[in-house]
Amino acid sequence: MILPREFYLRSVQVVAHDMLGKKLVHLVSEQRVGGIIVEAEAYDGELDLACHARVGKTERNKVMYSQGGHAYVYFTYGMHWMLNCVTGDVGYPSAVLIRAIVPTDGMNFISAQRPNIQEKQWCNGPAKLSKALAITGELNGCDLCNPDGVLFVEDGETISDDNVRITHRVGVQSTPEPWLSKPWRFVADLSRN
DNA sequence: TCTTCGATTGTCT
DNA sequence: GACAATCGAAGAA
Repeated sequence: MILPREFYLRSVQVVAHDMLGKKLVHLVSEQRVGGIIVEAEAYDGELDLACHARVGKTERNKVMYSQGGHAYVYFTYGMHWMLNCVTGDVGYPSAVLIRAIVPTDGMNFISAQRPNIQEKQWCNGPAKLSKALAITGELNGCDLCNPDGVLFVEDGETISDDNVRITHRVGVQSTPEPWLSKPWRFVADLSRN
């Protein structure tokens, strides 16, 4: 049920694409909280000028250099946590940014995390889903393949390619070409399944 | 509906 | 000292 290590030991673009339809789960006090992944972006190595690893290995991004299947959780804009899944082998910094999920488990918990907000807006952004699932820096570096872990990704439904939209990455303002236009963002349209 | 802007702090130069 | 893989409120139209 939990995705095996091999799933992550492939090129980051393939992993980002295949991540759609899978189920992200965070165990909070033994309660399952999570949902179906519907949007992901690939960040590929030190040459990718949109990737944190463009400046080489630092204290902040060192988890990206670990083996695929680990969680890279970082803090930005003074208030937001972002969840990534590290891909590839040890030493190659690449990761998939989880940008959106459709909540399926722990709806009560999620609604409590996102008070006064419409259900559709609960998890449709990288910082939003981290807030909704109570994902913070404490989870940075944890192993997503550990069956006894609290954060993991389970196999889910397969999304047909007809229902996958591929675009350039968003939120990376000042990234120069050709990196700005790389088609490394994958969005699933579940309504057409 | 669309656009602008403030929040708020860790990290890197 | 600048700025960030964002969000959501507020104001304009």
